[in-house]
Amino acid sequence: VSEAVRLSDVARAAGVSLGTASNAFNRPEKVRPEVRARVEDAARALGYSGPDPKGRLLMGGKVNAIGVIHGALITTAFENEYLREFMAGAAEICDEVGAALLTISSLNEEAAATGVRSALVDGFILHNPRNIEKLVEKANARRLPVVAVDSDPDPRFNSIHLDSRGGARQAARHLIGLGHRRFAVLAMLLMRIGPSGPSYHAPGEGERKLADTSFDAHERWLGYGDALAEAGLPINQVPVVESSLNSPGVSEGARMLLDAAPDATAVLAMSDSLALAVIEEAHRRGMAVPRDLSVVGFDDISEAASAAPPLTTVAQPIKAKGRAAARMILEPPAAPRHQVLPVKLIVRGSTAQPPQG
Amino acid sequence: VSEAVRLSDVARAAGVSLGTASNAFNRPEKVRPEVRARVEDAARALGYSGPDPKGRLLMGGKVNAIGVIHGALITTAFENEYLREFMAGAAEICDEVGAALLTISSLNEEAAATGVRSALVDGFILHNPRNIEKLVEKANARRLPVVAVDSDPDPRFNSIHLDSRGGARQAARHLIGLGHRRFAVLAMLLMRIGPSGPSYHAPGEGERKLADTSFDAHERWLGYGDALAEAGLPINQVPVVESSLNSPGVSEGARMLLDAAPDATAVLAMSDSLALAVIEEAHRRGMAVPRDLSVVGFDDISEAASAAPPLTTVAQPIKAKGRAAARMILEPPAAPRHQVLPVKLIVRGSTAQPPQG
DNA sequence: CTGTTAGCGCCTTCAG
DNA sequence: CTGAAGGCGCTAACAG
Repeated sequence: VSEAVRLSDVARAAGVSLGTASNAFNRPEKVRPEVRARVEDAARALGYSGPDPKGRLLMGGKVNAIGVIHGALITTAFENEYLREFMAGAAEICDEVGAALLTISSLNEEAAATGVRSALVDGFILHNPRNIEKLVEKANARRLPVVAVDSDPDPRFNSIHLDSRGGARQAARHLIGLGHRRFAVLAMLLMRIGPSGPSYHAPGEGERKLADTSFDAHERWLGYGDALAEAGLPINQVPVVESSLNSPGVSEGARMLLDAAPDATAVLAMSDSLALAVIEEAHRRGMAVPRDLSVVGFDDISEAASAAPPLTTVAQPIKAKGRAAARMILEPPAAPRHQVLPVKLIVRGSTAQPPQG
Repeated sequence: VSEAVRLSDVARAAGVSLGTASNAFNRPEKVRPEVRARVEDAARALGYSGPDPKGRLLMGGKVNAIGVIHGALITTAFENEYLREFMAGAAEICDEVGAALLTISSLNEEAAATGVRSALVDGFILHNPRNIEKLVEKANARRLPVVAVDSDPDPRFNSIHLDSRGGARQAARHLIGLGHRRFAVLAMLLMRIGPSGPSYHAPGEGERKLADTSFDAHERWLGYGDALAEAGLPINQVPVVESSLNSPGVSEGARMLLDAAPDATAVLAMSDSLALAVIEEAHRRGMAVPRDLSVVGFDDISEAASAAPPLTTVAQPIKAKGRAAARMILEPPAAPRHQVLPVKLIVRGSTAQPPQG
């Protein structure tokens, strides 16, 4: 193993000053072609392949990478359908400008904070993480731009979010319009996309309090409540199961929900993964969807349209959201921007009138 | 916008030396609790959230991130089924140790080279990129460890690959054993997972030369050839279509193949995405699989088992491969290691005896 | 335990 | 175009 060769070595070998060698690499036009060639030859001869990024970095240069914190294991970014599409959107923008995409572990608050403090990136996409203020503060200390996605919008920093409440309201109204009156809600437990199992909230216990404190989940919850209230159905009368989003968790949640609410005619699922799991579980029990049970999801992941039956769901522009987030980091606006993306009910085959009697 | 605050500022504010301040953050046990508290208070007051990673980096510290170059757009890492599983495997290891995962754009050689030269990571997973020697050389110049995946194994650097040839041989033998004699091959065009369309190679033109020069594709091709030769069927007599792996490309490739080889009773597809596209296209033409056409894939992505019909395929341990690759970077072996992963034919529902007559 | 002093590898003046 | 010098922010080594 030979010694590491650095710019000064190359300069010496080429019989050039350090400054000139630097220019030869970074501003080739400022150095005579002949000299440049000499430097390049020397570099090749020494096995030097350009200035080490570490040095340049210190001078305040860009890293050419953007970091994503998504409140879950890195693995999730490659496995969860929704997150994959979001990441793919962000990746599209990175591809356009040749930047790299750093996926940062952030299962717990501490990991996320460490990530924001130490990741070598030009900015962070904070996708609905826990304790976002703290993360933003740490990013600010490093003077790195930040965009909050699907989090409680704060006037002090960039954000992108959806009209989740409106979307959820539409979903519930759709079912009410079809004649449904007996509902069940399958909620998502974003905060621990992990091993923990689903939990059941029985109806009628006064004010309902979900374990998931994430902004988006809460908004969807409120939207369901809006529509049910319009129909004179207090939401605290409907059985709720909260379920994490990994694959075993989702199935278990669906099972628990159908056990807990055997007479429901319609399920409001806060995400498509959850909705698809409910359909699967219903089929397993010999129920037909939508004949015996209507199911409406949220997100419109690509699997939704091709499911059997095709899923009625609230579509959000997942990929566009990813793109918008990445752009916000690559070209930070002068003043904080707050973008809200539209949401739209897509009626497909998983909802119908409730069964007679 | 205030000035950036650095460690020396904190030290001064706390009435401590720079070295002590550094220790307070990095080796807290080496500094009296009382003093440490003073430093921490000062830091808090100034809005300083720990030493800037850029400085530490220069000292030769670890970045705590591993880079992946996969010869395609970053987007692909989140969209292609096979790649997703591979990345998820690598991510699992990162999650275990709290490292981050950097996905680097590498659609063309130049982008890949730039990535290896400038990405801030502790090492690179080179997943079957073009011109791997050059990339390894650049990584060596930076003294960063490297592992080549599914590439031509080179004794000089770490590698992980499959017995692709053996797997392909098994796949073809399986079909031959069922009685098939009229084959078609759907090959993958790894080098441009991009816009370019599929290309057809008519049979009987002497030595066959595929456009895709990737190691793994070639090995699979040789494996098919081995088995066909055993049955007295020269592989240059079988129609071949090469197709890129993005979603429109795959469908187009399947269409072109069935057009070009209408009398084939069996299709050897070099990847599951391709195989599933062939099944879909066959169904579209009113052909039943496996009654009218047998199809065998390669990879055993998770969709393979749940397809209709379930796909007969050559399983490779995709996730384990990702895990092994990440481990190789996080704990580089002293001497180059060359790991070969097993491959295994899984017979499911997409293959059967050829139709009579 | 503390303070001081060198660098880490590079970029940018600034005067020649 | 050159050469020297200063600094980016931090860490490590060593003397107090």
